[in-house]
Amino acid sequence: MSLMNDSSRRPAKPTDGELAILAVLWQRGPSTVRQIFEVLSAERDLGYTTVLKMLQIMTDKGLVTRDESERTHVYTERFSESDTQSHLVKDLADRAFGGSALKLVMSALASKRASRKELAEIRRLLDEAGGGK
Amino acid sequence: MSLMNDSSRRPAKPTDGELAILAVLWQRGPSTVRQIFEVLSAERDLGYTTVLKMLQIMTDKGLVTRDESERTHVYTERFSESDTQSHLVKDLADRAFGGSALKLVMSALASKRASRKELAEIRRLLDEAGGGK
DNA sequence: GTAATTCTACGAAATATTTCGTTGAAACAT
DNA sequence: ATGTTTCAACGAAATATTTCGTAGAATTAC
Repeated sequence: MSLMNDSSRRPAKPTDGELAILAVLWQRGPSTVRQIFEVLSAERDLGYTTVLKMLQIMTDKGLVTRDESERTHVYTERFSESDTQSHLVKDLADRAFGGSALKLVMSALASKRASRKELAEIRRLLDEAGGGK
Repeated sequence: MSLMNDSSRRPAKPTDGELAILAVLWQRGPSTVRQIFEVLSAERDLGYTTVLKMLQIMTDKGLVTRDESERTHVYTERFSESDTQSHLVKDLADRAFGGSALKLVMSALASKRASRKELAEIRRLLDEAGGGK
C-alpha cells in the first residue's frame, strides 16, 4: 500500500491558516514563501519558517503545488478561488444550516452584514437572473 | 487574576464537533448527554463519554449552560441558532471572501437554484435590509 | 438489600494545527 | 575567497481538538 498522498481526492477543507495562505496565492498568483510571508506578516505576527512549514504541509496535502526548478521555490494553488469558495459555502451550509444554502443566503442578508451598496448589487443581479417579479 | 472564563465575551467560533452538538440543541431544545448522544451516534460512530466530555468543555467555554439540579444534567445553548449562524457567515466572508458578504451570497446562489417563493423571500429581506431601489 | 445500570468527573491518549529554532546548502556582496 | 544573507529541510514544542477508558456515586431493578 502506497504512503503517497492521494492527490486524486480533494483535500480536506483548508484550515484557517491554510486559507490565509490560499487567499494570498489567489490575490498574487504563484508566490514564494518570502512573498507570502511579507503579506501575512503585515497583518499579524508570525515567523518566516511558520509560513514555510505550512506551505510544505499544504504541498503534502495537495492544496498547493511547488515549482522547485529554482532554488527559491514557487507555490501555486491547486484549486481555484471560486471552486474552494463553493466548497466552503457548501460545508458551512451542511454544518450550520441543515444543508440549505438558501438559508445561509437569507442569514447573510438578514444579519445586515452586507453594505447598502452590496445589497443593491444583489438586487440587480437577482433581477437580471430573471427570477421574475 | 481570576481563572474563570470570561463569559461576558462571546466564545470563539465553535469547532465542527461543537457545532454538531449545538445543532442538536437547536433542534431538540435543552437536552441531556444521552439525548444528544442518541442523535449524533445515529449519524456517526462516537462514544457516550465523548459527547459528555465535549459538553463539559463547551460549558467551560461558555457555549452552553448546564442545569445540575437533577442528577442527569440538562444542557442548553447560550447563543441562538440565528445569532451563531450570523457569526459563522461573517467569519467565512472574512476568511474566504475578502470580507464581502456579497461575494459569499453570489457564490451560494450560483450553485443553488432558488424557487420563485424563495426568491420572493430574498427580495423581501433585501427590502428590509434597505438595499434601496 | 444486592446487583445491574446510568451518570458525571477525571485523566489521558490520539490526532490536528500552529509555531519556530537550528542546521546546512546556495547565492550574493565585497 | 571570505563573510553575509537567503533559503529549504527537519525536528520538535505548544496548543487545540477529538476520543474514550476507568472510577465512583446515584439510581433502578429484582
